[in-house]
Amino acid sequence: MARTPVRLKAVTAAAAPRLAPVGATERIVASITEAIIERRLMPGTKLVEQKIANIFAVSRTLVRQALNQLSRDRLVTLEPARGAFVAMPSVDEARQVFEVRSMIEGALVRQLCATITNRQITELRLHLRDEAAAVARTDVTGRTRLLADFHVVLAQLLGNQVLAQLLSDLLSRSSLISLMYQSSHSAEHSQEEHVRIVDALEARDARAALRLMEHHLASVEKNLRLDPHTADLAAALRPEA
Amino acid sequence: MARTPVRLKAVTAAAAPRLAPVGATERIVASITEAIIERRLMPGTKLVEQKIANIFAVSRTLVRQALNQLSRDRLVTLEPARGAFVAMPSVDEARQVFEVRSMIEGALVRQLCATITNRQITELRLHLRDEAAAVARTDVTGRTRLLADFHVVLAQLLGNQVLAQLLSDLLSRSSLISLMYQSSHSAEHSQEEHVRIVDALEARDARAALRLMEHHLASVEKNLRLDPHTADLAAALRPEA
DNA sequence: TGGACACGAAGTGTATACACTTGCGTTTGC
DNA sequence: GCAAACGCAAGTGTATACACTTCGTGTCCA
Repeated sequence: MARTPVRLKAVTAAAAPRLAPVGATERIVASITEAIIERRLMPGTKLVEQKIANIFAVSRTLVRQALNQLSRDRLVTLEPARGAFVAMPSVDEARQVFEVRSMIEGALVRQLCATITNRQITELRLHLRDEAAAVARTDVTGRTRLLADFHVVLAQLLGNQVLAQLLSDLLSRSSLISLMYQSSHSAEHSQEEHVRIVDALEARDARAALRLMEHHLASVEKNLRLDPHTADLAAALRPEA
Repeated sequence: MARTPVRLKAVTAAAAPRLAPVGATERIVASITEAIIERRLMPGTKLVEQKIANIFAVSRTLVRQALNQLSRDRLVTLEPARGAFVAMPSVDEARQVFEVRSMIEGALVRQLCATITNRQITELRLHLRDEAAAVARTDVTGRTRLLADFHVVLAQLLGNQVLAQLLSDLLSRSSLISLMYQSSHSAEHSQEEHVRIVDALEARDARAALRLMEHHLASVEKNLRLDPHTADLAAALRPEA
């Protein structure tokens, strides 16, 4: 617990190891991101600039900057002259995000089998231990983040910052998707699958690692309520047409 | 030539088929992007907000928004209190971008072999014809864009907008990298390789398509002047330390 | 002569002002 | 009674004002 694991949205900060974001804009982005991921801001919620400005004791200028960045991350959508809203990713978008993740992370574990060191395996085992601990003590917030971080850690083991940043963005979107389509996927199950993936990596078994990763992602996606019935219902009930 | 092919940075616009960006900010982003890709703004050039504001007859507010977006695309770098500069991607970043492209586009062609229709093959052939025409008439600007667009078109054939957007961003960065490290890769050669990739897709030969795509990307990367000598020289001569 | 300090112009960072759009409640006309 | 139009409050979009940082230049002193 003393170790500070890699965190979502902290990929660039990892290069310049500042613990907290210094810029006011970054602080706002981080806070809103956290709030969305931790389910304290529900999809569709309107984000009024002046209110946020008051909370952070800054002007709307900085809030607008933050909202712009968040909209590029697809965590909020900007509707012209109407305002910013917590994003409501469509079923199509959800499927596409998982398809892209499968493509990228499949190639990722494949590569990793060829390059991973025993030192890195140990690092992964430590992360898995943190995951298991969070799952055990039913620390919902912590476990959600740790389970997502696992994938970013894998990317960073390749030493490719571009890839890590890319995956980090996709994982933020995945988190939003998971909470929007109420995943019934148990954290325990995810955690077990992570363990098996690391086992395959340790055995340098590229074929198994690829299969396990694809299975893992398919499993997460399958447990989303993406079926047409739910989707239509959600569409019918959403405030905007 | 009457057909308007898919263009870099126009992926989202493709859904709402507006020909020119309407918002002032988007127009500025598009102009600067174009200027960078077309080599009219060299890497390292300082982009002074007020000058740009004058050119587009808007206030600095909108220019700052545009520069923020561009920095997220990694086409410009923002140095605190110093200003915005056309990005100078490092050798490491260049290698990483191509590594990621190889992972993504490898998986992409693999998938495409399973899903591509004859109708889509025809579409690709039309694009190849445009490429060949641009190469033949030594239309440097047009051919550069068309050669990059080829990869985005492939992504769009999968019907995955998330993937297409992702690749579009990577290709913008690739374009900047190519012109920064003066690619010696001939356009003719690239164009031929594109043809061979489409041939493999038409034959639904996933193995060949994957091999050809990986070879193509490796070939483009290999022809960049990424060797240590050139890199150090560039570092030594750059205006900023 | 050389170096360090100080001043000033240029430019960025943030706040504020103001015009315009949206949405809703009320009113008014039929 | 109901629907359409008006008007107002809330909120967004853009411009402008002002403080602060950076960097070049000149000056002063050793």
